[in-house]
Amino acid sequence: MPELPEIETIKVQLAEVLPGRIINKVEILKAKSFIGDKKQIEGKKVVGVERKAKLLLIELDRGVDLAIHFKMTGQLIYVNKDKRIAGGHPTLDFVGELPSKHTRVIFHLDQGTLFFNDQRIFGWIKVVESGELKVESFWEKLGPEPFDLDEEQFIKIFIKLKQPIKLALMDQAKISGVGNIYANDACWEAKVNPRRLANSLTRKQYTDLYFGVIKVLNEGIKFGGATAADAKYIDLHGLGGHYQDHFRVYDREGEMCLRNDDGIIHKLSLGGRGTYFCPACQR
DNA sequence: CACTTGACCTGTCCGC
DNA sequence: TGCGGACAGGTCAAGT
Repeated sequence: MPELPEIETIKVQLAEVLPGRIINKVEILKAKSFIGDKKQIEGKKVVGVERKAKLLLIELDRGVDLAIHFKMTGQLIYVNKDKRIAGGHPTLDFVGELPSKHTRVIFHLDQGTLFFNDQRIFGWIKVVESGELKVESFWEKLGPEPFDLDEEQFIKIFIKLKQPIKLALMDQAKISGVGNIYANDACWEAKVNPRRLANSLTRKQYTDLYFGVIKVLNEGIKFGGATAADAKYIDLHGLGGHYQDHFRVYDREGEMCLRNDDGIIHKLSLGGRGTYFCPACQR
């Protein structure tokens, strides 16, 4: 499901609700979804919530954190009947019964309940010692987010890569946070054909791509992420985002290009991922 | 080393 | 109606 804007949306919502909460009990319904010993986190208090790219970090007191990756279909949903907590309103009208058949882990808090749902079971929640992530594989291997780069640094990354630009944008080791939706839309913003090799863009295309990536990510954040028709992405309160109403090319095969009356959005496969572009204006 | 392909899972949709 | 295959917002490991 989620790329940087979706995780950022959930991170902001978690930060309103979780700090100060105590994890009384952890219920693991699918062993594969939870890595580590739940006893290490039971009884501990949430002190903060952080995000790097698509990875979420829930910081607990006494030296332990929870790292969460949503992969394609992960969801975090917070339910609390006690409305004294900000944002803690129940949202069962939107998400249906909880736990659902896709609920993999349940965090019983001192106030409210946090559900981790994940249809495809690719996602994971991992107990880590504080600071461990930063020297450990996944976090360490993440490249900088687009927001952390200036234009020159951005160009320097791509000008030496020989793979299609869209795949390079999605390589988390090179640059982190961009997934399939925003990579497609960023290429459209820059009028770049997603198949063009990353080292072959014009100076102007690199510049346009840099600003295009930042533009679509910021718009994704502004609209609370993208919830396509299958509604796999929902926020902490079970609500969908609205970036899908602003898709440039993603999921728009056969539709008219937004800036070119002669352009029809085409779809092809790149690296096994659905790739959308306007042949008329993306060169 | 850089790049490509298949695997990991469940569920849905589409063509025959 | 049933069945098979393709596909879905993401990484990983193993191949070339």
